Amino acid sequence: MTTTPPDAPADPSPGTAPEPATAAELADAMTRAIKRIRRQTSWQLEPYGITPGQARALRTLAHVPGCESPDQAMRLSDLADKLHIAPRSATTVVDALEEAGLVERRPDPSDRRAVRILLTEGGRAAVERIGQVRDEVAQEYFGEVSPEDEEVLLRVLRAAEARFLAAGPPPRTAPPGAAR
Amino acid sequence: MTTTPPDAPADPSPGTAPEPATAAELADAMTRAIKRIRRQTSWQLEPYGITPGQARALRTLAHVPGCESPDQAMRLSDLADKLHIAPRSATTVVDALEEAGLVERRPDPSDRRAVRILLTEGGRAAVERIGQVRDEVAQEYFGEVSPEDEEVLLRVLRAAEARFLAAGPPPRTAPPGAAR
DNA sequence: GTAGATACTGAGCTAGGCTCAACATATTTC
DNA sequence: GAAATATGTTGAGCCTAGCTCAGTATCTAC
Repeated sequence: MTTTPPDAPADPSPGTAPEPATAAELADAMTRAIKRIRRQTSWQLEPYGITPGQARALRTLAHVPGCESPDQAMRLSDLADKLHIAPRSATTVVDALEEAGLVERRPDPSDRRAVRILLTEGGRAAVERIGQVRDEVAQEYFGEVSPEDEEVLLRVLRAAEARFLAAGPPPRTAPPGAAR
Repeated sequence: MTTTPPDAPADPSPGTAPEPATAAELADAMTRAIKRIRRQTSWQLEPYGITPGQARALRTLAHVPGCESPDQAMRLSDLADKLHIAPRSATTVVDALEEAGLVERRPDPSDRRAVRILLTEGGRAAVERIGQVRDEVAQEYFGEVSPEDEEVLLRVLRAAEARFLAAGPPPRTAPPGAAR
């Protein structure tokens, strides 16, 4: 079933793109894979009381080198940026994490308006667990992939990512003639 | 960082996973890619008044061969299944689609409890647009990928998918000793 | 030292999920 | 064939994770 050539639905753009269907198929396949991995990860973390949103936030916080010092840890607004959510929404996420004892708010010593989000001991343990679960689940899903193939995948994804990032801010081009 | 082999406290699966980090990196990279593609697609479809949820539903409905005949089109509960949402939630989605004139509810001729969801003319056009946008966006993101690499990606993703599907219902294994 | 910018948060809203219960219709059982 | 049970859909009401807007405290620039 792996090699089934799906019925390509009437290529709409003859000369411009050589094989647009394939890219879309790729996106579809990845979407399904990621959806399953996420679902599974979420299940595995549920017993620990960690929601997907909290996991994202914790991972993001832990990504910063000095995430335990009030001088270098992320500010709330940095976290919001990284998570692509509004600062106000980050407040809520941090509220929950603080409630659960996974992070701690500390006033920024150099700017008393700002607040730094420090990982607590428990927070670090949670990040550890999250990492383990992610590894396990991803390993389970992609485990049979050969190292060579894995290398290709990573290379391609990184290249696409680099291209995307180099393209600057997302264009958000609305197609002409589209009425709401 | 992700590649750091953290002091895994009591690795539950000693010999099975040689390089778990790579699989997780793969999942991470795909997650980012998919997130960007989805965001972009969503922007492109916004001017048409098509929400991501509606796009998903329309694509799912269109996937069925007889999606325009009251005998073969999906039932509401089938749609809910495919979308992994509760039947009640599918009702709401279909309400919106019907409101927008993209689908039509028809009583199932062979079971008067059930309702079949038919694509209207406008619905088919919307599916067409969605497909185009998906193609464009995916093409834009993965456009520079060589055909050989693309082949590898698709092969690997399909293989993982087949393995996953063959594994039957998701295990949903809760780690032992975890209290909520 | 005053004017404007910036960092966070309270209040209140929305979208998209959910459950539970009600209702109409099918199906099975006696 | 009547009764009991199962199934498909929907109304009512809730929850979560986002949002905006406005308010307060602080910082920066002039």
